[in-house]
Amino acid sequence: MSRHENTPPPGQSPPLRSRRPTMADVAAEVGVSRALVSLVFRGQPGASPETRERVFEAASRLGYRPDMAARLLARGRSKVLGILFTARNPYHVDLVEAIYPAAEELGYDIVLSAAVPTRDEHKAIEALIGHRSEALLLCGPTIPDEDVHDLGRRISTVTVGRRVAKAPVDTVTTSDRPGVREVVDYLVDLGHRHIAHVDGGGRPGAPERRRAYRDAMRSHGLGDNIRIIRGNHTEEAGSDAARAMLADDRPLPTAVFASNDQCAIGLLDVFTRAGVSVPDQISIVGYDDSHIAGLSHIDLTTVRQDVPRLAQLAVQAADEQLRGVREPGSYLKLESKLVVRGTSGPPAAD
Amino acid sequence: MSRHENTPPPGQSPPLRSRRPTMADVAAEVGVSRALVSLVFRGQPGASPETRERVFEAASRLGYRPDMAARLLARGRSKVLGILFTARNPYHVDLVEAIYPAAEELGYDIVLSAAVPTRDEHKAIEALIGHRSEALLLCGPTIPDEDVHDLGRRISTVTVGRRVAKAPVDTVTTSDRPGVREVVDYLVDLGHRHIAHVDGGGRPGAPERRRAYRDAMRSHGLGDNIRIIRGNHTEEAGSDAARAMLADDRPLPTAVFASNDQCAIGLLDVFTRAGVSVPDQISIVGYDDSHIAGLSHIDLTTVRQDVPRLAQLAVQAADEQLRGVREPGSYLKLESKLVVRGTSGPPAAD
DNA sequence: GCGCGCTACTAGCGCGCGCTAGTTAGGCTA
DNA sequence: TAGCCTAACTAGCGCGCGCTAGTAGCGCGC
Repeated sequence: MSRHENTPPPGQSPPLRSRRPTMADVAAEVGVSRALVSLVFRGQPGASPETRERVFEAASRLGYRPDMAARLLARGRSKVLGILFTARNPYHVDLVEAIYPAAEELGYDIVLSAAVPTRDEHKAIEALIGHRSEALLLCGPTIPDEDVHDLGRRISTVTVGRRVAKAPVDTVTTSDRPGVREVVDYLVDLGHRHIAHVDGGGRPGAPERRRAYRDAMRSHGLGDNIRIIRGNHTEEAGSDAARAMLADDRPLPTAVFASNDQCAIGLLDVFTRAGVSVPDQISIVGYDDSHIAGLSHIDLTTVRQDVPRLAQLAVQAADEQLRGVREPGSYLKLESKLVVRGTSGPPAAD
Repeated sequence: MSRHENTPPPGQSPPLRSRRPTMADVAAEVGVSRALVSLVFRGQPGASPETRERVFEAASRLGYRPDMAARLLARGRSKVLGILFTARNPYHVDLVEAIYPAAEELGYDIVLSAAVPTRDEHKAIEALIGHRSEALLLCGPTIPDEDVHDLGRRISTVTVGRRVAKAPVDTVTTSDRPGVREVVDYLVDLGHRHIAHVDGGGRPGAPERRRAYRDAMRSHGLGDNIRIIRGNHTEEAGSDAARAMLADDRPLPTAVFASNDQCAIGLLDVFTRAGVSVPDQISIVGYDDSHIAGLSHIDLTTVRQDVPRLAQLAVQAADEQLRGVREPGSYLKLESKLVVRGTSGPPAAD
């Protein structure tokens, strides 16, 4: 009983910003050992139902919360997944939203780290590792291939939407080829023959989409109409590309396929302002179906990736690496689906 | 020297996914005590320049990273700020981007926790506390007033954009009254007399903006034209409001002021689709100037909040609470600025 | 009487680090 | 030579928890 001395008086409300209560405080309050409180909070067998009840009651009375830092330190497996994402990228945000429930299902905790203009991906990744992440989930990382390689050697890693050949990391992504193929088929079916592509430079997924575009055009016998404008996965890149096309001597294409939604929105804007009506004079198709594309004022025809499934597979891959059931290096591709909205239609009759 | 035994051989590259190296490993590698390595990594005086050099060299050779969990546990102050934000809200994302550099400046580390559909704010907040956050920064929290109250009693808390009277928390926000006043003045100057407001229900800032709208209208002698449509801070709410106005017997207002940007975008969409041209037949003004408003295809006239400054003040307020220089309860309001873009103009002459 | 198994609990080490209170070596003064 | 000071370093406790190896108590059968 003597160790009751240093606990706060059993007042009604949790003490005001006092020292954070610990397991020992709860144990003393109930009159049991700390180990038993630990059992109760971990849901392990070995405590009687009445004791469990009393422990929970005392804990909530004292305002006790398990301390993650101590917990992570003490337990062998931290069961923490570190997520790297780009705050500005709405598609990444969608992914983060989907990763939470997927991780919870497998018993993982999540630590987020945002890459922002003042804080590059390297820094964000270091922070994740510092927080004891057991595995990293990288949403469309843009660090060089060799860095992904090194990272995979150091820690279990899963990349989403970015494939690095032979790196010891798992990859889940949406299969670009069929998605792009579907876009081109759809546009050709509508009657388009002059379909340009604004690519994403070296961004994750961009080279694959560029190649797929080329091949799809050729397979329709439109190899001579292939037109690729160098771009990026940003709105600015889309605007720039649109301006370049307007300034070009050649006639405008009747359709433009952008490497992602943000780029497509840039295109959309400049064309609309220049009096080129979408989709009457030019059709625009994006890629990702980020929630921004669905905004009805934008209403972009785009390629949907199955984000919840991507998230689930990514978490699962991380879990498999951690459990050691296989070597890293798996490469999962999901099917995508064309979502036709308002920015595409048949070409103007001329 | 005998403790060299259990360290990995001094190979060239960091060992492959081996046990995470600790300070003890680095110390053994260099041949000094662990305490000295600790000094070096904390940048404290007490180590010779040559030793520092050797420590850093050995650390990078072994691939050592300080372990945040252990560090947080051991040091008195964790120096961690927990940030709650809503992933879907572009304005929150802007805030998060700005908080990183502000926190770094004052030596704080950041832990993010996103509220998403499957994970409400309470859960997200518990996670932050569990991760040893010393203080919480809540971006536009929507939990009930009394919960904010209780939270403030338990832990240093700063709310951004949400004021809870008499709660023991600091608040930084943008002064709604002058911003709204500026909007109404601007629209009245353009010649508008029928200016409606789609409010944000009980969302952070919404009641203030609603009141300010009423007052501004009255002060222009337009009290009889006050028209408030119940809304929310979502696109759907904006769409719904627009549809309601179109279905209404009364004539359309010539201008609508929405409680935030997302809501404004919903309005924009439905009106445009219904053939009501913006801004020729109806002007639309938003609030926040989130990066989405600046997307040139949307090009929304809106009220800009000084996000970097808000972030800086929020971090500063948290720091002051933690240092105990004053009691919590401060209320800082920043000036806002009307940003005129393409969705507003003079009313149609009739 | 004894051993057995079972439930409900406890003692105490260790996770990786911060930090206080030291100790040691070397240079300086008197 | 003794005495003192400082720079450079070390020993070791404690942060809050997980977890292994226990122990105490009890009912049971032989």
